[in-house]
Amino acid sequence: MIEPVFFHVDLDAFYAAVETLDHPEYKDEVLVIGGKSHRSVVAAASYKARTYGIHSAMPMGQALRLCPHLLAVPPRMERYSEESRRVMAILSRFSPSVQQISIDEAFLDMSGTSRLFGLPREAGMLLKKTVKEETGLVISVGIGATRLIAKMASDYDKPDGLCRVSPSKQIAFIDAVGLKKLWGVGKVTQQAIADAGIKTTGELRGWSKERLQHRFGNAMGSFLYHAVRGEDPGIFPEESRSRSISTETTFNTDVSDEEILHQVLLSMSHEVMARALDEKVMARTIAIKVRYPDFTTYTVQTTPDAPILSANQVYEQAKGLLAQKWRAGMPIRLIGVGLHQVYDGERPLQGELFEDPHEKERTLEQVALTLSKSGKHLVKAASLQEKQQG
DNA sequence: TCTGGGGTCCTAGGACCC
DNA sequence: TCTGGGGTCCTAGGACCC
Repeated sequence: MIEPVFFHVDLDAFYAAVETLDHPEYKDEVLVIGGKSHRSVVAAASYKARTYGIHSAMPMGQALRLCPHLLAVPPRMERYSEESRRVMAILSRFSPSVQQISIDEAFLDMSGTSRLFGLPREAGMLLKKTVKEETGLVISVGIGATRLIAKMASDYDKPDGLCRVSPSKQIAFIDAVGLKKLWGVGKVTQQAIADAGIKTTGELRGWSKERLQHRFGNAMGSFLYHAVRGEDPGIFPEESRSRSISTETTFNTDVSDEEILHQVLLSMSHEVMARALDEKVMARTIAIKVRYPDFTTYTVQTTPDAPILSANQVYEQAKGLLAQKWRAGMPIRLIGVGLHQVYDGERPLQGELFEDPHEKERTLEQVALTLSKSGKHLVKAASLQEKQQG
């Protein structure tokens, strides 16, 4: 029986590291990635910035107060994706089973690879060296008998870390990390655990699965039961595939003009539909999201009987959904459009394909998309151009 | 402090069907 | 007529992660 060995690989301060790769002069700066608007937040903080107490998701205004001379650089996602792909390609040389879970993280199933790469720790060192030499990027590697342990191990020793937790030390490791840093347990659940009178992972282990489920809900109870024992709680999907496609924007200043809101919905409808076409998927559900200045947030969705075939169709539905949550004159802080219940395929699952008037729109939009991708000029659907000029 | 954007998964209630 | 139970789908909201 082969002993299971999982690696979790995490790129250290990834966005900041790529920016520094491209701009060596950033090296001595207090670098953060994020927009300049007063409503921006920090998307990623360099380690230097972290020494000032700056972290991701922090409002930029607050970060500036902590360090007035910080350097804020807007994110370049395409560039980060490019470097991410390079690193993932290297990882695939070390394991036939690489499971990417975000732009800067992946699991490797390294079970039974010792003949090729040596013992886990040696393989980890070789992996770090290879990534560093070929990309200039620094990774942290966590090694464990389960994905959960590997993930928490990479977090335990970073940046530039290498941490292996042997199966016999799993429980001790979990207890050392503690409840506050248990992956998958956020603020709300932590409070709920505290409210139950539980202070440590050891105490949590004293609860039966049934009792945990009764107290914290089916899924969370089961998750806690397994997590606290170092077992995989079954939350890392075997194959991650897109189940929704969405875009949203927070306005610099609140918008109450219907024409502008509709224009934004139109352009967002085109964006999400273009991404769906690009990924060769179709969606069944259209959703919008609205946030008011007091931060109350609504989502409304609809699942039409007919298949969703065109951006214009998304737009028409989105307009209708907006009307359910918005009255003329109300200022809006954020608006978004999303496609849900996404499934593989470029054709509807069923339905009267040829009778659908949206089929023609879809074909036209597809042509426009192909043109826009092949040339430097941005080609948009005629209706979109008209509205933007008007 | 005044709160981005892109996702996944879970829960609970209601509609509808048998 | 005052009323079961199971299953599935849809909707809205929320926790959590990077």
